[in-house]
Amino acid sequence: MSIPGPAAPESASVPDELPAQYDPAATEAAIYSAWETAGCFTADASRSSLAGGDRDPYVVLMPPPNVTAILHVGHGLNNAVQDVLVRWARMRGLEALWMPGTDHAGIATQNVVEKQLAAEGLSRSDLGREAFVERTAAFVERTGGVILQQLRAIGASADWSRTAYTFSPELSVAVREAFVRLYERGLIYRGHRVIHWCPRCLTSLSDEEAESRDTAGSMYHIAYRTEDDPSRTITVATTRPETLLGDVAVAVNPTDERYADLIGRNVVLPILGLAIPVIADEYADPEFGTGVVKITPAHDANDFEVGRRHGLAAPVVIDQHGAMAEVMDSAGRVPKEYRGLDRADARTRIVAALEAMGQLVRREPHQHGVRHCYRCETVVEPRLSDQWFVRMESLAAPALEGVRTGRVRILPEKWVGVYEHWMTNIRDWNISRQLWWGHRVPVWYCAACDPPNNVIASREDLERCPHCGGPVRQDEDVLDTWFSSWLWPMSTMGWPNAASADLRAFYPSDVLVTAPEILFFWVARMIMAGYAFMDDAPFHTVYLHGTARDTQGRKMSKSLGNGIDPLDVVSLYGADALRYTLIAGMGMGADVFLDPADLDRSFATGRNFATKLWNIGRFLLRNVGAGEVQAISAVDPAQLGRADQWILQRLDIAIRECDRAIGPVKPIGRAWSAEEQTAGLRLNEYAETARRFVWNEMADWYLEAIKSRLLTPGADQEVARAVLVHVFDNALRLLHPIVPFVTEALWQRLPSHVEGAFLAQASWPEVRDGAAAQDAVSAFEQLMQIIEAARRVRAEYAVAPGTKIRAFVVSDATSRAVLEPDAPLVARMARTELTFVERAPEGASSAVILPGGLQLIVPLEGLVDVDKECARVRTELAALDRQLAALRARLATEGFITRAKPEVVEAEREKEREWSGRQEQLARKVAQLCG
RNA sequence: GGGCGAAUAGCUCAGCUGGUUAGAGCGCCUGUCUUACACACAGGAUGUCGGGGGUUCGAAUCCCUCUUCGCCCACCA
Repeated sequence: MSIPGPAAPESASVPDELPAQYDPAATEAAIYSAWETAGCFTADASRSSLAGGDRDPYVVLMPPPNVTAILHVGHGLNNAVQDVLVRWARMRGLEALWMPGTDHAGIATQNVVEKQLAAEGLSRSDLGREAFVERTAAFVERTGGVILQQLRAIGASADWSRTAYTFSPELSVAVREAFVRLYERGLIYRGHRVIHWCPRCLTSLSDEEAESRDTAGSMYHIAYRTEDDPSRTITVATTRPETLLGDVAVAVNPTDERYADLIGRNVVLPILGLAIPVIADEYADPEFGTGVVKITPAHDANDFEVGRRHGLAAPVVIDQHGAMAEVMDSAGRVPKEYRGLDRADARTRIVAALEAMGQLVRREPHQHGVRHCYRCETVVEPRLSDQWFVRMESLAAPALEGVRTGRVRILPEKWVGVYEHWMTNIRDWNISRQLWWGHRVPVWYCAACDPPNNVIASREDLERCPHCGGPVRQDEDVLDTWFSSWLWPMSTMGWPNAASADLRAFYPSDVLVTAPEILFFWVARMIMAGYAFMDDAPFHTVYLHGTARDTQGRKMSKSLGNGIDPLDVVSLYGADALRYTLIAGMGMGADVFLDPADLDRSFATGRNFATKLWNIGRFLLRNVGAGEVQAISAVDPAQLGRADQWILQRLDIAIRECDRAIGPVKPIGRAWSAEEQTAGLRLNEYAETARRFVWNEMADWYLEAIKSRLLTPGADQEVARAVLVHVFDNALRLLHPIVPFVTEALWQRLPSHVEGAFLAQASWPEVRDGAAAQDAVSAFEQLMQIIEAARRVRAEYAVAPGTKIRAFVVSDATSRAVLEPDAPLVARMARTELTFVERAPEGASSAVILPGGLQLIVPLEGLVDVDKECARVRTELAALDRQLAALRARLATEGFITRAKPEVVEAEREKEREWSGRQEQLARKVAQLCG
C-alpha cells in the first residue's frame, strides 16, 4: 500500500474504517508525492517510437506561466485540461510527456521589481543595469516558480524533472540561434519608424501588445489660415490636437475638388505660426471628417508614411515619458509654456488656446479605438524610433498552409478564420524592447567599420570586432519575451542541438492547450517558428478553451477582485472537486461561470461527485472484502446474472462513448482527415458519460441489484464479487484522468490491486470481446421498468415508505417465465410484491403500461380515491391520443415511407404498434374506473 | 467599418451528418436518515428550442431575414 495517512487501513481486513465523506486533505498530498517518488510522470526518450522505442510519444507543452505568477482559476482550468489529456494518453500506453516551465516575462517581471524599488525610493537607473538585472534574477530565484509548486496541488502530472525556463542558459542559446539564423536569412532588420511606445514602461511594444480599446474622446475641428490669403481657411479634424506642434503639412485627397486650389500652397500652423504645405495624398479620405488631415510624421504611423512619400521632416515633440518636449528636429516647435507638460494636459491647453484664437471650429464627441499597453493599461504613444523587426510574410506562409492542409487543426473551429485572417494580413514584428530584463539583442556595433560590417549578429558574446579587431558595443535593447516563448516547443527539447535525445524523441508535440487571447502572441508564432527552424509544425492540435467568469459574466481577475483561488477550492473540497467541476462544466471553447461568493454552490458538482465515488468504494470494500476475487476472464459467462450482463454491456458502451468524446489520439505521418478535423476533445461529454456510468448505472442500479447476492455465500457471490470489482476497477480507470486522487486512493484498495501499482500508470479500459447476452440484458431492462413504474405509483399515492404493496403483472407465459424469478428484486428495490397473471383482475386499480406488452396493475384499495385515479388516467390517455395521432399522420405521409431511411421507418412503425396497444389498455382502464 | 460566433428549462450549457414523447448539472417542489453515501435516495414540475419567412413527408437541427448579445481584426485622422 503506497498511501499513508489516517484513512489507509492497516490491513485489508478492516476496510470499513473509511470515513463516510471523502477527506481530500488527508490523502491528496500523500498520493501526489507517491506518484512523484515512483516517477509516474517522468518521460523516457528512449521509449519513444521516434527514437527507436515501442511507444508513440504524446507531448503536451505547458503554456509557461509568468515566473512571478500566482495560480488563479484560469491556470487551474488550463492545466486541468492538459492533465486530463496527458493522464489519458499515459494510460493509453503512450510515452506521455507534459513539459512544464515558466516564462521570464520581460515587462511584467521588470515592472514587479521596479515597484519594489519604488517602495524603497529607488528607480532602476539608481541601481544601474547590471545591478538591476542581478536583483531581478535573485528575486526570480527566490520567489519565482511558486505557481509550479501550486500546480502539484491540483494534481498536474507534469514531468518536473524537465522543468524549463525561458531565460535559462539553455534556452538563451536557442534564442540567440534563432535570432542569428533569421538575421542571416535576412528576416531580421533594423527599422526606423513609428512604433507603439508605452510611456510608463518606457519601451516599445509589438502591435499585439498595444491593445485597442474603444474609447470615448473628442474630434476637434481646427481652422488653419492659408498663408497668402488669411480669409481662406481650411479645417482639419483631429482627435489629438496636441500633436499639432509636430505637424509638417496638411493633406487632402488629390481628387477632392473642394481643396484642389490649395494644393501646393501653404497654410499657417496655429500657435506656432509656421507655414506648412498643403499636400495631395490618397491617404486623406474625402468622406471622413473634413477631408483634411494634419500630418505629424513622428507621432502617427500613417502620417510617417505620408511624410516619407513627400520627403517631409519628422519633428519629435513628445518625449519618452509622454511629455511635450523638443526632442529631435523640433527646435522652436514646443513653446516654453508647453514644455514638460504631459500630453493630456497639453491637449487641454492647446484646445483652450485654439478656442481663444477663434480657430477651434467645433468639438464633437467621438468614439474610437485607442491603443493601451497590455501590461499597464497606459495609453500608448506612437513614437518614431529605431527598432528590430522580424519580416513575417515568408514565415507566415507555411504556417498558414499547415492549418489549411490539416497538418494542424484548431479547435473550436471558429478560431481558424481568425487565425487565417491574421496570418494573411500579418505585419512585421517589433522584437526589441527598451528594457533591462530579458534576452539582450545579440547584435554588436563596431564604430570603426563601414556598413554592413559595423553591425554583427553573433551566437557568441563579442569582445572585439571580427572585421577590424577593434572594440565593439552590444545593442542596449532586449528581445520581446515572446521571442523566447515562440521557440518553446523546440527549445525545451534541446534545440538547436540536433542530437538532443528529447528533440528526436518528442518533437513535434501533440496538443497545445491554451486561451484564445494568446493565439497571435504565442500560438501562431510557435507554428511559424516550427516551420522555420524544424520544418514541421510544433503540434497537430490547438485547443482553445474558454475563460473563467463570474456570475455577471466578467472575466475573473485580480484587479476586479472577483477571482477564485484554486487552492482555496482544493483545501475546501479537494483537487478532484475542482477538476471535475471545471472539466464537466466546460463545453468546447465555452466559458465557465463560477460564483466567487459561493464556492460551496459553484463546486457542488465536483464535490458531490468525489464523495459519491468514495462511498461507492466504501460499499464495495465493505461488501467484497479482502478475499481473493476472480478475474472477469475467469468467470464462466453462463454463470453471469442478468444484472451482470447488463452492467458489463453498459461498461462497454461507456468506454466507447468516452473514447469517442476524447477523440482520436493523433494522426501519424499524415494530416488530419476531414472527419477527424473536429473530432474529440469534448471533455465535458467524456466527464458526463463516465459520471453517468458510475453513478446512474453502476451505483443506482447494479449495486442495488446485487446487494443480496453479495451477502449470500456461494458460487453466485463469487460471480457478483468478480463483476463488481471488474466494473468498478474500469470505472476508476475511466475517471482517473479527471479525478486522479480519489480514484487512485480507491483503486489501490481494491482486492485486485497489486502491491506497488499505480492507477496513474494503469491501462485504459478496453471494450471486451464477445457480445453480451442480449436476452439477459433486455430482461434486466424490463425489470428496471417494472421497478420504476411501481415506485412511481407509490410516490403518486403517497404510500408510506415502510408499507409493502402488491401489484399484478399482466403478461404471457413466456415473459412470466423470464421475469418471475426476479420478483424478489422488485420486492426489495420497489417494496412491491409481484403476482404474475394472464389477465387483468377485476376491480379498480392503477395501471401502468410497460413496453413489451406488459402491464403493471396496482390495486388501489386503501391507497387512494378512484376519482383521482380516473382523472389521472384520462389525462394520460388524452396526451397519448395526441401523440399517436401525430405519429400516425407521419406514417401515413407517402413521402415519409419513400424517402426516410428504412431503419427510421421501422422504428416509427414499432412505436406505433406499442403506442396503440397502450392506448387500448388505457381506454379500457378509463372505462373500468370512470364508467 | 470588416469578419466570426451565439441565442434551447430559473441559471450554466449538451443536443455531432434533419427522424423516439428535446436532455444534463445546479436550483426548485414532495417524500425518506431504506444498515455506502442527506455532499444521499425515490418521485416531480418547468421549454410556442430569440421573432418572422422559406426548403422538406418531417426542422431545435438546413437556408433567408430581423432582433439581441459576445468575440476577433482595423490607420479612417
